[in-house]
Amino acid sequence: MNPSDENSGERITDAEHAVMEVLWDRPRQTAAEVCEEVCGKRGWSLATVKTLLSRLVQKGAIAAEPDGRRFLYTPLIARDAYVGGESRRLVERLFGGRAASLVAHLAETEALSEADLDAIEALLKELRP
Amino acid sequence: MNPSDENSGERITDAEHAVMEVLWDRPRQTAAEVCEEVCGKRGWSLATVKTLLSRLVQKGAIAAEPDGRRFLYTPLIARDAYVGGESRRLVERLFGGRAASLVAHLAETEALSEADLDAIEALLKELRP
DNA sequence: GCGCAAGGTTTACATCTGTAATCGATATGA
DNA sequence: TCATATCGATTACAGATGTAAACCTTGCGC
Repeated sequence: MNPSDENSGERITDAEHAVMEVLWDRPRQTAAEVCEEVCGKRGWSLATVKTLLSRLVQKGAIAAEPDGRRFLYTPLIARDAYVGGESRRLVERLFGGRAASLVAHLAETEALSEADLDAIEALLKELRP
Repeated sequence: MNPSDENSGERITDAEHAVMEVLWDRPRQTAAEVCEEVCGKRGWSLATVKTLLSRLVQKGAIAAEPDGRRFLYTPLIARDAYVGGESRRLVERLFGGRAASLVAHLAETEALSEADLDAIEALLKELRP
């Protein structure tokens, strides 16, 4: 099991996810720094960010490294692992586990732009020359 | 706006979704019938199903057609609309709205089987001959 | 006619989530 | 040294969710 697989049990909520994104973008930030990133966008107060950080620590999703009298927070789960988990969960729930069905659905509902199709085509060529 | 677009505001929860699946599979079922389908799988009691059906009616997700002294429940939102909404939400949240990124991610993490790739390839051929 | 079964409706209640305010310790500038 | 600004920790609290039990009405079998 590689170190990015610490998805484990605890579920990350929507609000918490916003905080995770900030930390994935730049690890080892203080609560205040994280707040600077998201408080504006989401209309949160510093207190809210602190709560979310605490909960994430409890859930084992991030680590709090002591730095003087405050903490530097860093993700413990990789973004890829999280994204993969969420994606798999969706495919499982809505497409009976068949990822191709998801792609088909996206295509049929025109959720895929021409550029998307280009990208996917390129991907395919790469995967199976 | 076609009749499948009644996603509207009210969010369908996970438990409710299980009920929706039963009704999408076969519309016009009674609470008892729905229970027969899901109570076993999810370890629910009939009471729980009744609650979920009520909440779905309130949310405008299903209709309750009187049939003697009971109701026959039928989805008001199409499965496609729901699935599309959920998919879009995920792509938005995790892939910055770029659906191709999701596909790429699935491919990179080997969430796509050979069969999936075949299917996608076929899809592409169909979409852009 | 009467009690029971079957239906829906109302109420319940523990968790989880979102969003803070408050508290207590502490470093810090005046 | 003392008030104050900072931090994290603790507590709060409303709304959403999962999961039912209790309740009320009514058709049905006896």
